[in-house]
Amino acid sequence: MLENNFRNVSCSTCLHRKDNLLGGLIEAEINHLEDHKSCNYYKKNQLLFVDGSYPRGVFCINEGKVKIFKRGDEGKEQIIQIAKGGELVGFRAMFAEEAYKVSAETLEESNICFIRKEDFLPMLDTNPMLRNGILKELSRELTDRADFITNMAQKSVRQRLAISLLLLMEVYQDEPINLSREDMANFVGTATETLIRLLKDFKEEGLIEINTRKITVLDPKKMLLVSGH
Amino acid sequence: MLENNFRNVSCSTCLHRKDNLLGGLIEAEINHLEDHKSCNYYKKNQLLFVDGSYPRGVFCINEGKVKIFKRGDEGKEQIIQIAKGGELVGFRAMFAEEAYKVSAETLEESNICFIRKEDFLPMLDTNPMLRNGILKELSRELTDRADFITNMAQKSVRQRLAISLLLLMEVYQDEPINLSREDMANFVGTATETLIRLLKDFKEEGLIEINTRKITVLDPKKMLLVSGH
DNA sequence: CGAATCTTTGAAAGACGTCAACATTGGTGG
DNA sequence: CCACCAATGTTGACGTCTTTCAAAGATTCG
Repeated sequence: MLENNFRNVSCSTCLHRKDNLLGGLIEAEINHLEDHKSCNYYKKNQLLFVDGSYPRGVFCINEGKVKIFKRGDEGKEQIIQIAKGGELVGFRAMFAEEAYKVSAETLEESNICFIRKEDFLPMLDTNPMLRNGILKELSRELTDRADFITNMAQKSVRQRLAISLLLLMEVYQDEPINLSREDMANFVGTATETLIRLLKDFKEEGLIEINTRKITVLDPKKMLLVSGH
Repeated sequence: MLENNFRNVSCSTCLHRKDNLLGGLIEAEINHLEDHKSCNYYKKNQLLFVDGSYPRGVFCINEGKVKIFKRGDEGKEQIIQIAKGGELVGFRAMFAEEAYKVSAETLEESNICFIRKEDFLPMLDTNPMLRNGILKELSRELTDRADFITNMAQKSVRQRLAISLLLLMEVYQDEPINLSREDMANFVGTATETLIRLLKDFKEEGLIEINTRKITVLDPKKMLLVSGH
């Protein structure tokens, strides 16, 4: 159980840091972060921030998963992204200095650090590596979203589910995918019932294995074919 | 005819510059741009860049309109964005220092300046206002794309057409919207035939006026209702 | 163990895409 | 300047994918 494993993570020894935006910080900056960040335990389904509120800093996921979503006009969620350990969440609004335009909620119990913007933004002026990293990250997300739009517009639900499962495989790494049917439907962009029927098809076709809510992709190669990519 | 109006635009007197990313440049920077940029006339349907090629700089639209699109796996275009006079195009790939992930093509004859990356990127290090402007612009586009995704996932084609027409109204300002049916369909994310049928409906409902390929929104307020927003 | 939530299935209706034929338009060369 | 052709736009018919609503089955958690 994560709650028992909870600890105040150290930035200097954090393995994630090398791979993410904070990889280029110098020692003085890391020490400053270390002293000023906070580190919190979140239960499943806790909100990190909501659409319309103002950012006070950025969240750095140490362990756990977070969905980033937007509510459509009828209140239905569209999941834009699922972030895992090592990823920074909520930096867009902080850089733009405007309200969040999406919401973020934990999908499982998580340890998440928080860096106040007063401790983060000044580094932008002094650390060109950080600045470049941020530009690249924003760029990468723009690219992802252009693909997302194109898939939404041109692919069938069946194809989108295949694409989504392949993406979720990356997020869940070795573990089986563990999302509610509703969240998965809101990621694929379909009705829950349609999603369930298609999962059944995939199972019968030997593409996936289902254990209650846990899903394992058995044949990623065939899945790629199904996705039409 | 634009071809006759073609001129080598001056950065220092360019009216667009005040409103776009280049608004915060200092005089020395403007003069440097002025001396190093080039300015070109494009016919309708000319490519500025294509998916997969590497950026050498950034395009600054002086006059005209440009579609930014991506090809899906079956070769069908999805239009992600339509840029008008004043907007910079292609900067994402330049900042990220990677290949374009989308293509850009003129929708009408246009005058477009080109700034080589060697003349642009160094300013990032020296001009914090430019840097912030870029962060904000990337942020804005990320927000737009999250909305785009949500609309694609949750709205009917009829609603998406209404949304698209309202967006296109902004792009075309006072002039009537002037896009091929295919481009419009590729923006809305639907089949050309479906688009045509819905345009007919809108016309019969008094929402729009159609003159061959030119479309005028007659009742934006009612259009907003139709869009479901 | 039981209530609440989440998941699954069925049936019916509708939205949308595809195919094929036809009409209109705009640009080109004679 | 006109006639013609290729490209673009339009319409109809049809099938199917997807959603919606309703009800029954599982799971989970207190």
